[in-house]
Order: sequence, then C-alpha cells, then structure tokens
Amino acid sequence: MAKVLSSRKEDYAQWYNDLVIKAGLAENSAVRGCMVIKPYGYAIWEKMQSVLDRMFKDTGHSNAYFPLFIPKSFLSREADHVEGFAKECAVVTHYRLKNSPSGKGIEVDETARLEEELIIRPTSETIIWNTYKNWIQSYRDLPLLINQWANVVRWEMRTRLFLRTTEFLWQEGHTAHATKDEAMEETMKILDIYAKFAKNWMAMPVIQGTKTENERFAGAVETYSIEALMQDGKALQSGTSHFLGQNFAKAFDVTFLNREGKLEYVWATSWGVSTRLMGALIMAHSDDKGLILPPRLAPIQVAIVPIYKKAGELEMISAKVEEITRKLTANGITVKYDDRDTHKPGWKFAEYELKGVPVRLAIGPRDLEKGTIELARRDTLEKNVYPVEGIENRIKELLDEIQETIYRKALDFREANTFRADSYNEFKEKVETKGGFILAHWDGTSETEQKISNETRATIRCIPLESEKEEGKCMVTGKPSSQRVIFAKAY
RNA sequence: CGGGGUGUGGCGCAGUUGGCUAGCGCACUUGCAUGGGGUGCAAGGGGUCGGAAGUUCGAGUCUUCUCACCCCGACCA
Repeated sequence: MAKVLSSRKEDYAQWYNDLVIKAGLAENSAVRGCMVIKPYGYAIWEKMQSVLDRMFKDTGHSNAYFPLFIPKSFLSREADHVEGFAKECAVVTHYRLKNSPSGKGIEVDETARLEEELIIRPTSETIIWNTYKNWIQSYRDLPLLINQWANVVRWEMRTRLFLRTTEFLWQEGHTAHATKDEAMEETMKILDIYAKFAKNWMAMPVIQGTKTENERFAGAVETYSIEALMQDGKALQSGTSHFLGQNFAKAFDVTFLNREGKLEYVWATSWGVSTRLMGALIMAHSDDKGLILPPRLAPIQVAIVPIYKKAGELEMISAKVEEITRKLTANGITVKYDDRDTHKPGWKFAEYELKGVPVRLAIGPRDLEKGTIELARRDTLEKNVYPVEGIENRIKELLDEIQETIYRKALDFREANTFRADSYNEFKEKVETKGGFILAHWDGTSETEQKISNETRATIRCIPLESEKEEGKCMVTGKPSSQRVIFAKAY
C-alpha cells in the first residue's frame, strides 16, 4: 500500500498535518494563517454545530448575531480584557480603495480614513454588553440567554490547521443574570454540556476544572475548561466557560431594577467552543491509516463498495445495494454507495480508511451467490462476512459499539498517561520522558506556576473539579496544598 | 520579532558543483486490458523555473535586491 501519511511515531505534527490535508478536511489558504475548511471537514463541523445548537436551545438559549466589527473604544472599556487581546487584534482603518496613480493595481485611499478604527472581533463581549445595556432594565428582562455562531480573528504568530488559525469559527454564549448564584450555575451548566458533548458525541474523555489566574480568560472572574489529552501526550483545551462576575456590567454600565426597586449590576457568563474541536477529534482517535471518526459525528457512517468485473454484475450488485441502503437509511444511518468505475476497490478501501468512515461494506458476485456481505470496521480494522439478511441491525449495533470502543480506548490512553509526581525532580522527569497529565501539589501562586512553566514548559491545565482533596506540599516551595492540580504540556 | 529552510507543470521533487534542446514520480486526458486491499500497458496535454535588476554570446543555474510560504522559539482557544 502506498504510504500517504507520516506515522505518529515518526513525526506527530507532520502526521496531523498530512491527515488534515489528505483526508480532505482543510487546507492552507492564500491568506497567511487562515484555512479553507473543505466540504468533508465542514460536514463534521456542521454535525457538531447542530448537536451543540440543540443542547443550547434545550437549555433555554436563543441564537442572535452581532457585528464583526467592534469600535476600538469598546475594547478598552474593561481593563483586563483589553490587556488580554490588544496584542492580537486586526484593525480596520480605511473604507475605500482607489486606482494607483501609476495605473497598475489599487491602493488604500488615504483620504478615506475612519474616524474611529474598527477592530475585527477577537470575541464579542464588548459589543454585546454595549447592546445588552439597552435590552436590560428590570429583573423581568433576566436571565438573558444568547448564543451566536460566528467567526472571530486573533492575530496569532504561529498557526496550525484547526488547532490555531488566525480566523476561526466558534459559538460564543453571552448570558446576563440577576444573581451571582444564577450566573455561576449557568457557567457550570454549560461546562457540563461541553463535557457531555465531548464524551457522548466526540467519544473524547475530558477533565473539567478551574483555570489558574495565569490561564484565565481576560476579564473573567473565573474560567472553567474541559481538557483533553491527545495521543502525543499533550493537552488540548477544548472548551471554556467563564463566570464574568459584574466586570462587563460595570464596564458597560448594565444595570437592572430588582424586585425591591433597587438598581444592581447584572451578573454575566460567556462560553465557547471552536473549530479547534476538529483538531481534538482528529488527534483523539486517528491512527497511521487515517482518521477514525466517532459514528455519531461521521458525515458518512457506512460506505459500500461494489466489486465486479462486468457491467452486468454491477447492475445486480447495485440492485442489492439499493435494497440494503434503503434499510440502513430507514434506521437513520448515513450511507454512501461508491459505484465509481474510476477507482478500484482497493483504492476505495484505503480512501474510506483515510477518511475515517466507521463501517465499510464490500459486496461482489461471490456474496450475491451466497447472500452475504463483507463488513469492515474502521476502529479495529476487523473484517467479517455476514448474511445480508438483517445486516442493518448488525450495523446499527456496531455503530454504537464503535462509538463506545473508541471512547474506551481514548479513556484507557488517558489513564495510562496520567501520572502523579511528589517531588519537583520526579515531576521534571515525568514531563520530560512521559508527557501526559501529571498530578502534583502546587502552592496556588502565579509565581510558582510561572517558574514551573519556564523550567519545564508544562503548565497547569486546570484544577480538577472532581478529585479527592488531599493534603500535601507544593513540590516546588513546600507550602501547603489541599489538592493536586493537573499539569501538562499543552497545545 | 529572533533562528533555520524552501520557492521549477495541479501536487511532490531532481537539475545549481560543471552555463547552451527543462526532466522525473504522482495526478490529469484517451484507448485496451484489469477489478475481493492504493491496477497494468500504450499514447497524449500541461511549466517564460516566485518577482525585479544585473553579469554574459548565452542564466533554472552566477551577483544584488525583493516577495512569499514552511519549520523551530516568545504569544495564544
């Protein structure tokens, strides 16, 4: 078989890149740092979107859309926020082009300078809170539960397809509440939705936790995240949910009259997941032959390849396939029958493996005779021959089984790559030789975290929500600590 | 912004040491065979060698300038 991908062992980063491109998910564009998401990749994103969108709506949220442009002055209203984003903003300064005096090409018309520059949103808190000010007068207007699906731009120095691109797609939820408790409850509710989505749909186990001050969203009081472990032992932050306190309410003067007739600032949250989830999905499960997609997010769940010599055979096979397809479709399964005559079966097998299609069926003259069909599953690469009769039931079960199996595999991997370290030396050694999640005691200070990060390049991914309290001493300073936190090298 | 690298048909590359008809693999087109794991044979189409200036009888190749992209670091979801 022709080798299409680098192997994970050889060069993990190259393997990832090859995979994204060869599987037809995305490619680099003419614009530096910006990608083109290709139809197959976008189909997966659309599936993610539709599931998440349903989950948001089921919990009372509505979609809306706010502008791409943000007046420069808005961004500076919340001090931490501007501090956090200032270094990576694209700025619109002019609104007109003109023909070059030389006659060749066009240039910016310097006379068309904007009075106030516009920032291309790196996130929408500011424009949204500026708007909410007008929407919220009374406790009766609360809670306000809004989500938007949008693109944002963060001028990153180094980009990688899906994992970090200059422009990316995401959803950002922005909610306003009458009380602190309610806002906190919302923050946690969304974190839970993200974790459930990762687990049940992406088949990716995640750890929920609190971010340290260093890693907190600029402008948030508290940031929570879901953290996943990739196959190379690096962590990937896959979603964040922020409790914003009253920071933005104060910055944008968003107040409401409570039941007692007293004016109060509202309490806020914001939360998001992005096309980075695509990167997580790819790296969580795939192997050296290509993608492995969880059935619940696969654009094609079953590919059917006919094997034939003469046109007459193809006709008979196609008739049988049509029958099978009808049954599968009736069971809610997405099927692609690949009867292209331009590629041989072997080529198609490799292609569907590269694209991560969970189940592949092959049917030829021998099968027609015997009333059988060959079934191959992508996750284990097992091939077996089954009677055609009732194959839809087998496949239906199998898709659930694959979903479960790859989740299990990812979870086993994470467990096998989660370590405890009780001294700084042991910690350094683990970071160096093993990677993965490392649980260790930390004194809670930014200084210590910074020192560890500088010396080992591992950072605190989160302070896990669900973990037993354990008295201990910070591995660096020896100061008391009440629980282990999760360290890892991260994307 | 620092360090390294690369620009030659759609993609991946050779050719630069040694200056003179621009080549290979994949992909593409056509035909025949083939078809149960990336088919074989044959015949075709496609490139002013990233750009500009220079040296020269002659430049993909030498000189200078320039542009773009990729990789590694600092920043980040």
